[in-house]
Amino acid sequence: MIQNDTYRPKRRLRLAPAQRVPQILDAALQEFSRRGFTAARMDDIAQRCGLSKGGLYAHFDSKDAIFKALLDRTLNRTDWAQMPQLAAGAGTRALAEWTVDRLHAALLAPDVITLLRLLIPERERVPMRVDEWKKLTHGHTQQVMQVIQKNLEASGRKDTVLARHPWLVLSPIVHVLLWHTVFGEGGEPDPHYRQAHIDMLCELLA
Amino acid sequence: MIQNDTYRPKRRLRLAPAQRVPQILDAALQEFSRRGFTAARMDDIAQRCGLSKGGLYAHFDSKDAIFKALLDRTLNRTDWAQMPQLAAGAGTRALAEWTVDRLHAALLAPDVITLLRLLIPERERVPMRVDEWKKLTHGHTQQVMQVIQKNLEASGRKDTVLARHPWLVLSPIVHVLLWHTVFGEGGEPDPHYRQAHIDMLCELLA
Amino acid sequence: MIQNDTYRPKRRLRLAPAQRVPQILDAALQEFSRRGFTAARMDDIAQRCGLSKGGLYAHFDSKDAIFKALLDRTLNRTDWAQMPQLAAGAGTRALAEWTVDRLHAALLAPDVITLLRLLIPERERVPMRVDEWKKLTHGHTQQVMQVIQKNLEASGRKDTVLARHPWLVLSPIVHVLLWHTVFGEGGEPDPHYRQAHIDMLCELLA
Amino acid sequence: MIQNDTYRPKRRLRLAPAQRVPQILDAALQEFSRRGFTAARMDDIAQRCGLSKGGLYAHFDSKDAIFKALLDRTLNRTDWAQMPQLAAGAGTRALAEWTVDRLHAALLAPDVITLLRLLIPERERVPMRVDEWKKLTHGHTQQVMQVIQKNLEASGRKDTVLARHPWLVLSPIVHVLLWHTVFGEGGEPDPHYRQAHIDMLCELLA
DNA sequence: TATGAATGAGGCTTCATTCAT
DNA sequence: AATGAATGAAGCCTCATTCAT
Repeated sequence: MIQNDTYRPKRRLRLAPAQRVPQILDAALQEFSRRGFTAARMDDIAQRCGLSKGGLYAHFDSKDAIFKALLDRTLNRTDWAQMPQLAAGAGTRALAEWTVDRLHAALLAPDVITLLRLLIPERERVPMRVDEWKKLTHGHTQQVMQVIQKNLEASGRKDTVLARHPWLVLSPIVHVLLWHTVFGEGGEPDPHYRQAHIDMLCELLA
Repeated sequence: MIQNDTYRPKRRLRLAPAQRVPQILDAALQEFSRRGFTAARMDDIAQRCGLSKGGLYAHFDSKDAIFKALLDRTLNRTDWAQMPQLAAGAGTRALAEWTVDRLHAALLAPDVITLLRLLIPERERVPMRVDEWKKLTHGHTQQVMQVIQKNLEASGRKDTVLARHPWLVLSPIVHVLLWHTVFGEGGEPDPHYRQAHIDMLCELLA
Repeated sequence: MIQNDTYRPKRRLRLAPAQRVPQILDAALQEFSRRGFTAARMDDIAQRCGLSKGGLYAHFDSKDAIFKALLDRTLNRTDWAQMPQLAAGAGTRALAEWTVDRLHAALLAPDVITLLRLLIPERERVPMRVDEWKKLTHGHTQQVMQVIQKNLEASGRKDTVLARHPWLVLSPIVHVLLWHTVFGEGGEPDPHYRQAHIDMLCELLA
Repeated sequence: MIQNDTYRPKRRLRLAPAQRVPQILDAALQEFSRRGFTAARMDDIAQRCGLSKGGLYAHFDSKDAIFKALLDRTLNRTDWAQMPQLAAGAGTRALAEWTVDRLHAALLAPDVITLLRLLIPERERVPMRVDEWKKLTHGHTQQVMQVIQKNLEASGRKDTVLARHPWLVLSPIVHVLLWHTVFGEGGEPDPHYRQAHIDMLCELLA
């Protein structure tokens, strides 16, 4: 018997969770970083990954669950830890270039900016994730700073600023990072910021 | 139903707009920076300044109007432009100290951090205000950079990194600013960041 | 002691109720007929008569009180009853012209249209006032119909339609009245509706 | 954000839009004509069609959208245009009866009265819909007037009032329409208004 | 009388979540 | 796994009314 007085929904493409979940997280990342967690709508996330609102709930229990899964995925990216080593005995400029390029890869990745935009307004909601991120980036940049410090010690220059305050090595690129985070891709403080950073390190290492 | 002697009619203090509006903006700033624009509730803003929800609407047409008025007020603070001049003929270290202290006053003020936290998630809603802020801070730090550049030119050192990329002067403090913005007052990359910044400038100016 | 931290309102023109009340009722009539009772705002009524919102409450206890006072005033207009008498022994055409002009004065007055627009949506709120209005207009048009009937009887034509259904005398002008009420002043079914009405009566009286 | 684990919504019938939308419009028509657009509450409309307040928004974007859809539906009723033709060679009285019955069907339908009551207070909000209605009724009555005019021309009576001002044909029934609109079903100016109208037309056509 | 800031109930609308299909 | 109509809590905003001035 045909029941045309009750509702019969359309059926669309059916994907396995392994395919769908990353799509959802991608969509969520964009919506969250664009409008903030609260203002982002499940509808928009769904639409962005070609799903209906209810479809999200086949994979996640709540908006909050998406948010947490998103942080998990982003913070557990293993490739963040992969870093080519510097050839031993490299010169000062080579050291500076290696340093800046490593930092660039680590801190100016689009993901980092997006995550930063996401974490800043929500840092009180998820302080533990902020801590995770702190450790991650810290551990990451720590490697760079250690290479610098070893190099300085090897050349007997324990009294430089960089030796005493190794975080200064990061400052120019963090400066650019904040710029991007606030003002978008449109402009850096200096389009030649890579060269500026390298030059600065050279002067401080010399 | 109220029928005991603990009943106190709601106090209805009437203030002129000139008094009330700043109170509302203060309350809004706190709520907005605590929870973000979207998640902040008119009820909370009202309560924070001792007003009822509807009372806000005697002074502002909408939540959005409050937000914009708030940005206007913060961005039009004249005291941002006030900066003591550096005594002529000061030495390198004095120059560095003056520079760092000026930048600290300008960029590490609580207002700046609060505004930054507010603008990042809302930058797409109020792009013009973001531009205003960009110009403001740019014009502001420009003064510091000019003092540095003049000093370098005066001593014939046109070829330093700072001469070519004066924005590097700001980087350490911007680094700390981002740190505060994300991680709160809890920790800087280095508690002696002022000394680090000064030392760095001394090395680069020497 | 000067209290400049509390609010001190401006003082404006102070009128006696005898002046102010009619102004308020005029303003209310316009707002009510323009937007309906519910949608009309006290603010708009106040502004339309150069008063502040609270000022209305010095004269009326509530919006409803204004509405009722308005109906009272409009329905009690004595001038509605004033009607020049027709010279005895006038011809058919003179009778028709007198009739149409009387009806025009009574039914196409701006007040009537405005009141009609007001009563139609609110007729369930104030059924007694609708009845009053019914009696008023009925009593009013009754006079016209009586003149017609007497004339028909005098000429021995008791069997005409108009003699049996004297309300038909009003129909053309009521037709125009409804037109105005719905479509505004912009257009009648016929710009020569007066002539049409007179001609119709002449034919029916002949 | 709702994070209550004991949340259990009431279960209700799910209907396809094709079923639900007419129900909503029916409910809206009743509420709007009972209380006027502004005073009608979404809650009441929802309840009247067995829906929750928010459920309406799955089908309509706003209260205004419901109002406009309602006008669309009512104004697009095709059966308004359907009219039986008059047998050729009918006598004067037959012509008058046909005319009055057609007009009665067209203008005294409950829908028309309801729509009229609705449009009068909202005519400034939806002037275009008022125009539509004007055209509809005009086109409709135009047919009646044309039949009358042809008949008059056929009998060589081009100089009658009805020939010059055909809208007078409608006047008695418009009179009754306004009466109903204002005073409800309770009473016409004359319970034999159909006979009166027919008689009047006979006299004017004779 | 008059002002207009303030109140608070009430309405419109949004949106995370549910669930029959 | 997916749809989308439906729910209901919660937020924004309106506006009649009050009241300190």
